[in-house]
Amino acid sequence: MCFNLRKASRAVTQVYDEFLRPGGLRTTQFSLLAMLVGKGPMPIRTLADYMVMDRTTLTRNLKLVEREGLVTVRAGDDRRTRIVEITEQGRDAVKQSLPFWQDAQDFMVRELGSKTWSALRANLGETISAAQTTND
Amino acid sequence: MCFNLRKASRAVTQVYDEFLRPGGLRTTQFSLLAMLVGKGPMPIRTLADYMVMDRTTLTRNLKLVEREGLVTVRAGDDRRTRIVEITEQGRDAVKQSLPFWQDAQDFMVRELGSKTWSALRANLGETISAAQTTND
DNA sequence: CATAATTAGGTTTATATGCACATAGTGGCA
DNA sequence: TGCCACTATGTGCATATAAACCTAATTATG
Repeated sequence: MCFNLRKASRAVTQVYDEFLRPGGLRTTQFSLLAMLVGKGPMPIRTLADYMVMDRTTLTRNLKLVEREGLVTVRAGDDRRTRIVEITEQGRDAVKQSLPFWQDAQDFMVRELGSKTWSALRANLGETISAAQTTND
Repeated sequence: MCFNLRKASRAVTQVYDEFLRPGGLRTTQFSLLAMLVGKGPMPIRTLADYMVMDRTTLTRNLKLVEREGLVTVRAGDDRRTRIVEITEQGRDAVKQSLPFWQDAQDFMVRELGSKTWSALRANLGETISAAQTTND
């Protein structure tokens, strides 16, 4: 299953990256920014948990979008933490890329059928939870 | 969906990597070697297609397992091609890691339930095909 | 047969991923 | 108060991923 999941992930990422290309954001970056738009400013650790992404991976990914001025990172009240916040420029970037993302989404739904689509969506949610039960 | 697929891929890969660790192979490497065991020697391009992996990604991944003596790469009759073949040492590595892989598989099936498991399996297959219709 | 189009592959560059290890701040407890 | 466990983060290393560009061999076409 891990085979198939990774294959599917690569294949679908390629589709989304292709659609997103004119907007200038990679799939990873769009996901990250969209999460920040939805949830507001938060420490790196919290964002990493939301993204189901290794904390250190996120640190690297943040460097790129920070360099582009799409997010800011500042110290939190707890001075161990660093708070990530999306900038106006970041919001614009998401806004610009959103239609391309929608196109990609529409393409995949059209190809898959909305029934398979929602089944997959549900199953992936369960799979993520299942995989994370190791971290107890 | 791309979010969820990538999240699930990361989460599940971590589970498999964790289980495979004592065998000394990464998930990617195990997948690659297992494919070669199943399908026999073939050119890089063909293997990349089977793996739904970019050709250049495969080249890098091959370098690692070639360095470990797990595969050999030689020129084909068509002298543009390079034929990848698993070595005895490679077969041994797969054999050694197989039980760990099975443990990971069992863990995921147990956590997910075999019904969700097979549904997911089927959906992922469809998804891979769907995503690849872009390459027309 | 000569040349154009196609195909297989490598290399460069950039992003993505995560483990092991190190550092610094917080909070509890003797 | 002083120490220790815990938590948040960064860095070094290694692997994974793929687009862009380049070369060489094969195949198609006139």
